[in-house]
This record gives sequence, C-alpha cells and structure tokens, in this order.
Amino acid sequence: MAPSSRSRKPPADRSLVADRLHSAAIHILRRLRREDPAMGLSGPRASALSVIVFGGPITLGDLAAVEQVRPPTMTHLVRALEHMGLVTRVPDPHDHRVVRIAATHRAHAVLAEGRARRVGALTQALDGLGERDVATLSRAAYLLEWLARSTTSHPGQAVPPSRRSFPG
Amino acid sequence: MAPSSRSRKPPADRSLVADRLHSAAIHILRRLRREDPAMGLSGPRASALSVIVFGGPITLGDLAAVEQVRPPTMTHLVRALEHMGLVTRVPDPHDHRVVRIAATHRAHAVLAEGRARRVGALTQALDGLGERDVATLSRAAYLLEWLARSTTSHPGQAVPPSRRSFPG
DNA sequence: GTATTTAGTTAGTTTTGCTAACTACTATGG
DNA sequence: CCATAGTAGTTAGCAAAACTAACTAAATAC
Repeated sequence: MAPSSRSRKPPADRSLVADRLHSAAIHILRRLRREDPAMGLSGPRASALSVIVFGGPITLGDLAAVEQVRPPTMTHLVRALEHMGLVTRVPDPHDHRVVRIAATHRAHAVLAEGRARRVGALTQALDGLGERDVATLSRAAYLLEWLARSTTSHPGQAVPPSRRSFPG
Repeated sequence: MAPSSRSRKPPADRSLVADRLHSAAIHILRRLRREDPAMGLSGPRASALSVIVFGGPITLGDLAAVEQVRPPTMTHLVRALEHMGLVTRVPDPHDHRVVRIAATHRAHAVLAEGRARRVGALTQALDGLGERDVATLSRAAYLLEWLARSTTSHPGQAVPPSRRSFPG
C-alpha cells in the first residue's frame, strides 16, 4: 500500500503533508466524537470548558479568540455550558459590557470525567504505540497548536517554535 | 513510568498527549475552516472528494467508512458534490443496489486548485518549519490516521504501524 | 455631549452529523 | 419458484456548531 520509497529524507512535499494533516485531523475528531454521547460533553464544549477550568475566569471574547471561533458561536457554547451548570457569567464591575466566564464546582469533576471518557479512547489507542511514536505525536500536538495560531496574517511576527522549547 | 530506554526523553503521559492532540486537532481544523470560503469546498467535502479523486470510483458505503461517517451523512455530502458538478453516481451493473461515486473532470482541477488555496495557509505555515518538524508532522499524520481506525472494536486485528512502513 | 468604538447578544441560515424507518435489490432455503 | 432474510442507499426529522448581519448597551474620544 504505502509506496515505501526507502530513502533517508524524502523532501516531504509540504503541501502534501498539509493535505494529509488536514484529513487526519478530520478523521481523528470524527472518530473521537463517537465517544461523546456517553458523557454529554461534546468536543467544542469540552475544549472551551477546559480553557476556563485551567486558565481561570476569562471574558467571552477572549475565550472565542482562544478557541478560534466568532463571538456568537461562543455565546451559544457558553449558554449550553451554563444550562448544564458548568459555568457562570460574572459581570465585570468596572466595565459593564464584559462578561467573565467562570467554572463552577461541578465543572472540575465533569471535565475530569468527560476527558477521561473522550480522550480515553485515544489514550487506549496510544497504548498500542511505542514510546517513539508517542513522542512524535506529543511534539506534533505542540506544532499543530503553533500552526493553528500562526498564518493569522502576522507573517512577520510569527516565530517558528524552537525544537527545544517543548519537552516532546 | 516506563523509563525510556533512549536518552532523556520524558515518559510522555499518554492521556496528556491524547488531550493535547485532541485540542490541537480541533484548533487546526477551526483555523483551516476559515480558508474555506475562498475556494467553495468545505473540509468534509474536500476530504471526501480527495478520496474519490485519488482512489478512483468507490461505493457510497465504503466512502462513508473511509471518511468515518454514517451512510446518510455521506449521502448528503455526495449530493452536494453532485450539485457542484464534481462527482457523478454510477450505478453498478451487477448489483443494482450499489452506487459508485466517480470524480468528474472538474473535480481534478478544483481539487488541485482547492488544495493550493485551502491548504495553502497550512503549507505556508509549514514553510516556517524545519525539515525535521515537517517530517515529524508527516509521520504524525500517518499515526493519526491509524489511531482513527484503531479501537474500532477490532482490538485483535489492529496492528501497530511499523516505523518503516511509511516514508515520513 | 454627541459620535465612535467595543463587548456581547439575537436572529436567521448553512453545514454536518446522527438515528429510525423506509425502498429497492440480492441471496437463500424450502 | 417464491417467501424470507440481509444489504445498500435514501428519506425524514432532529441537534450541534459554525457563520454573517444587525442589534443593544456601555465605554471612550473629540
């Protein structure tokens, strides 16, 4: 299947790599989504909640930026989380326009459990891999986050991540 | 835990890696989605079309399996692609239940251009990376595809990918 | 003290995904 | 040869997630 051209360093056509990464990201998320119903916390919700829980209270706009979505989308996500009793809106006393989103007690518990479920499938799959492959994916996760944040029309500002800057 | 037999690689807790991969996949896709409108081919459509174009005609069911979605979802996607004049349904002469999905002329052109456009942002970002990081991501793409297909209730059948089996 | 900018929400649409139930066809077992 | 069981896809109906456009309310600027 894989045309194993066994050379030292195939130049790795970047657009081909980009294309494959794109497909891979789509497929892994679709696979993971199948675990959702069991826990009632979808990917986008879990991701947003994770930011709130680990980063502390954050404004809706900033949360939208971090999560790479538009404000209206985040309004919906936050509302859903609010209905689930996982976050509360805390109005800013100094600036009455802004709303800070804070995690409730339950959020910590639910997130821990939810993550265990959803990411559990992936974790289990990772067990089938060797140390080196896991290390490769660890580094890849870091690179992908960097890629997601670069190319955002700050071409000059973005600095390629140092290979030493992350333990993966 | 299991101390890496190699040098100073940290053990890389698998559930942590899984969590970070999960977030990274979400964020990279959201970033990529912003490029969609420029080419009129969304992620799922581009992904499916890519399979058809490069793999040749394929039944709807098989395509759904490859793309990790249910048949009704693929029916929708195929219909959209059909309306865009990118694929045609070819009934199987031997088994009148099955429908093969084939790419049209335009599909090749659109996909080539679309890839340049859509994945262009990612490709460009990749240019900011060194050979080694690109190689890491190339290998990661392969591993992610494997992960997406594993843990699918064929626990015995899945075979961890050989490190040599892919030129990345 | 109006005018502009900023933060968030509301309204409405589209895409993507699901399950359940259906149609149409194939294959099998008397 | 026909009844029955299984398979491939579609239809119907639903929900989540995303967008843009247009709005409200509040802060800042001139």
